[in-house]
Order: sequence, then structure tokens, then C-alpha cells
Amino acid sequence: MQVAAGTTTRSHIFMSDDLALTALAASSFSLPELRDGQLAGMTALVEGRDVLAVMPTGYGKSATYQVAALHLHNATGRPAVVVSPLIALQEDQLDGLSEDLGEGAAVVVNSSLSASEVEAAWQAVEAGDAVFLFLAPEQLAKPETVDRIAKLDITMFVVDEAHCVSSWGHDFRPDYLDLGNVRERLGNPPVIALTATASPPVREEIVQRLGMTDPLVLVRGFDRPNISLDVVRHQEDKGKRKAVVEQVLELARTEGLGLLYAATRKDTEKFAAMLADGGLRAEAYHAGRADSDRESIHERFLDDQLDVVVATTAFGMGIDKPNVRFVVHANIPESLDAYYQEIGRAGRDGQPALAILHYRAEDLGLRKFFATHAPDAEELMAVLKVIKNAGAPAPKTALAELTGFPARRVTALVNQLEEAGAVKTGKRGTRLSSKAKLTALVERAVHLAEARQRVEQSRLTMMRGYAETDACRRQFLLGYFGEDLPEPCRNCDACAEHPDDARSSGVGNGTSAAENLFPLQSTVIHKEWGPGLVMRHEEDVMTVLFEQEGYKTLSRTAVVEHELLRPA
DNA sequence: CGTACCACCCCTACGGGTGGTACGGTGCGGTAGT
Repeated sequence: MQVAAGTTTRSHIFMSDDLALTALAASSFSLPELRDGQLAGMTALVEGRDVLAVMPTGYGKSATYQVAALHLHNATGRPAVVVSPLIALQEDQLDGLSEDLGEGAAVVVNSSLSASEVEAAWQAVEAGDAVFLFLAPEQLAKPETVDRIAKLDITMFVVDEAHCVSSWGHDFRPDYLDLGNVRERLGNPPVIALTATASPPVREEIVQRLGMTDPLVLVRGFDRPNISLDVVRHQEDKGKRKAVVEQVLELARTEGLGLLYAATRKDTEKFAAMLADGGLRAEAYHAGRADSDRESIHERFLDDQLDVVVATTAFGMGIDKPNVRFVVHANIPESLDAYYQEIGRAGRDGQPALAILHYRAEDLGLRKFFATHAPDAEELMAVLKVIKNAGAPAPKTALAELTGFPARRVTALVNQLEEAGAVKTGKRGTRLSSKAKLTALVERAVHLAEARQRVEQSRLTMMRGYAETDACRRQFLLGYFGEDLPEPCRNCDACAEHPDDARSSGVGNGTSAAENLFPLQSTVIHKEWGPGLVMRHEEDVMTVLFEQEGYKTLSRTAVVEHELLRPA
């Protein structure tokens, strides 16, 4: 298989990495010009440095690792491993790479393939033919898979949609949290983590979970000024539903096509039916629909054959459609990370687009429910006892058998124990790594789980803060992501209401004593709550993100008068 | 935590209120049975 024009492979050894990578991007990926973030990422990877790339879809995150991996494959014949959360996404990537580099440049290993297809994929990688091996984290839960990859001496470990580590790892897909261990067992190849959104704590968690050391953090293209931001507040559920339907009917008529996000499957069906009654081509999309329906809805939407897709959170990852004109939310999402990800699907062509959130305080209840997973001390103890009694490293399959818990539950529990420093997982299995009493270890794990819950709840509180703020919403949003927007945006409902007002979330009011002492993004320490990061200053209050407690707002006057904080 | 839905009540024919309860999102992998 040909992966690159022969001239580039021969000549690049005489060029600097930058030139070689630029040339390779042009010749093999038809990318005549690289953006600065892309080139910086590629160069770092080629030099063996870890990279965290926070860039919107369409910026060219994938090209960053693809060019670097091809460059290294040309030089060494060794492949790169790409962890990707959805099989559909893996297939899209495979198609793209086949187009650029030829059939066979990338292979996948997942449950949709037959045993012989899987074996063929492995052999293509082992023979040095394939440059990329794609798989889901669940595949890496199998020791034999990790062993087989370890022998490949891979050039890099790519984690795509890396926010899944944080948002799915704790319970939904626990194998995400084990990727750091997997990386270690692969001999610590360089890691590149890619995501379109991640607030500072999520970035921190990705870096920590994947065991990244001194990563190059690239944050690019965060502000999307062409998307207007709007919140509509409601008292009654009935009135909200009516307003949502009327608005989407109107937007579809005046603006073009778009997305409507709802919280439950049933609501997507109801809204889709009402919109269809109103004459729109609308479909409900959620995980309960047949795969074939989901595929056809997706395709028809991309092909402009639908006006609106009414969806749960199931719809979106990997969707790159330029002309989405609006994203309406009928319910508040669980966090600003999720919200920004979802509205980021609007206006990719750079033309004006709308993001509208319909907000009712009662809707927070459902999100609280979804975010509540009380830690189970009894189950933690059961697993811990089995590990202790085993006396030797115990593989996950043995733990599942001995405790009677499903394998994924075991993974989640072991993750929690590992976090608490109670156990350590190596190549042969999990073993006890502390001499403390088992009850004390379980207690520590429970405390950590509770701290995580507090942080999750505080993220919801920040989402609520966005919905309820009177100040510039974009400043609020970007501040949450650690970006400073010096002036109000003039493209949100708050700015529209106070057109001549210089009011804003943190500037323009004359800086106060608190702001001088504790500037944005500086690290502070609170007596009770420990270390934190200053996220936001307003007239009366400042918001600090504490590692253990999550987001807290403090009175600026009290902070100064009672010396509540000190610089770290 | 909030809502939808059901059975039931009230007291005489229908509809409105109440109390209990079930339900709510995201996907991998592998297995059972055609």
C-alpha cells in the first residue's frame, strides 16, 4: 500500500520537522496550509511530547495527529492507535483516511466485525501496512488486546472526543477511566487528547486520567461570535412547550434548518410530531430508535432533506454540517460544557446562527437526577475484600465472577478504589496497594465520590448561572472556559437589552480590591475549601472553582474584609 | 426532582381532585435465536 508520494518520504529527512510536516500535509492530505495550532501539535507529537488539543469541529484537530502519525510511520513503519467512542465515528474516519491515503491505510477492530475480519485488521497493522488502528475503549479492557498492541511499539496513543474520559468514564463507560493504565502498559507512548469543548477542570481531568506529562495545551477557535445567544425564561411547562414549537416553526421559515434538543426520548417524539403538524420535515432522534432510522435521519439532515432534527444528547458527535442555522434547547443541559458542544453545531459556515435556551428552573430537577449516582460502600467493600483475599493480582473477569457483579460495574468500582489509592491495576490484574484498614479505604473512596458529586452539581449551578445572568452571556460562557472577552459581545439578549450599557461580567466597572488581589485565572486558597481557580468577577460577587467543592460564588466585599482567600 | 399516568374518590353523572408509583440519557460488547 502506498501511503505517501515517494519524493516526500525521501526528502523529508533533510528538512526541518515543520517543513516536512507541512509538505506531507499538502501532498497526502490536500491541506496546502496548516493552522498554527495544527502545526504546533504535529511538531510536538513528532518530538514525543503529549498534546491536549481543544479545538472546534472543523478546525482540523484530526489532521494534527494524522499528519504526525503518517510522518512517523513513513520513518519507522510503526502505527498509531486511535481511541474513538462511537463505531460510526470510526467508520467515518476510516473512509476519510482511505480517500486521502488509499484503501487499507487505516483499520478498525470492533464488535461489528467477524473474527476473520478482526484478524485481517491486526495483520495489516502488524505487517506495517496500516498507519492507524481505531478502536473503542472497551476493546482495550481485554488484556490480550493490550498485549498485542504493546508489541507494535506504537508511535502515539490518540484519544478522540477526550471529554468522554470525564463525562462518561465515571459510570456510563468506565473503561474510559482505565485508558491511563492502558497507556502505561503500552510503554507510555506520546498521547494526544482531542476535544471540541472542555472547561479548565475537564481539561485537568483529561490530563490527569491519561497520565499526560507536561502536555502542550492548544486551545484554538473557541469564540464563535456568529452564534447569537438567547435565553427565554418560563414559569409553566405548557407555555414553554408552546413557545418552543412556535419558535422552531418560525425559525425554520425565516432562518433555515436547525436542531431542537429535548431532555427525554418521549419529548423528542412529541415535539417532532407537533412540528410535523406545523408543516416541517421533522424527525425525532434518540438512542431508542432503530439503527437504520438513526442512520437515515442523519443522512437526510446532512443532505438538507430535513428542516429540524429533534434529539436527545444522542445526536451530535461527529456531525459537521456547515449550514445549521439554529440550535434550540427545550430543556437546560447538564453543564455549559455540554451546552457549548451542542450549540457549537450551529453556524459552522461562519454565517449568523442562533442558540436559544428555553429555561424553567424546574427542569434542573431532571439534570440533578441524571447526575446523582450515590457511591455504594457495600459494593466497594465486596470488591475490596475479594481483591485482598486473592493475595495476587486479580483480573477483572475473576473479580466479576467472585463478586457476582457485571464486568462494567466491577470496572467502575475498581476505578473508584484506585482513585482512593486502595488498589493498583497492572498487567496481570488488580491488587491491594495500601496497608490501611479496608473500612478506611472504602470511606476514602466514598469521600472522593461525594466530592466528585459536589463538583458535578456545581457545574449544573454554573449552567443555571448562565441561564439566569443579566450580564453578557458570551462573557459568562467564555469565562467558564477560561477565556477572557474584554467587551460585551453585542450578540446576546442581555447585550441587546442594554445597548448603551457598558455592563459586563468582569470589566468596565472599575476593578475592585478583590479583583486586584485575585485576578482572573489566578490560583487562590480558601481556609475550608482548599485551592481554587478564579473564574469570574462581577460587581458584587466573584466565582471561584475549588478542586474539591466545584464552583462557588463569594461576596467580593467579604473576601476582602474577612480575608477569606489568599493567593496560592 | 418533576411529571405522567393510573386508580380511585366523590356521590349519582360527569368531571375534577388526590394519592401512589414508575420513569427519566449517552454505547460498547456479546449472546440468543432465526
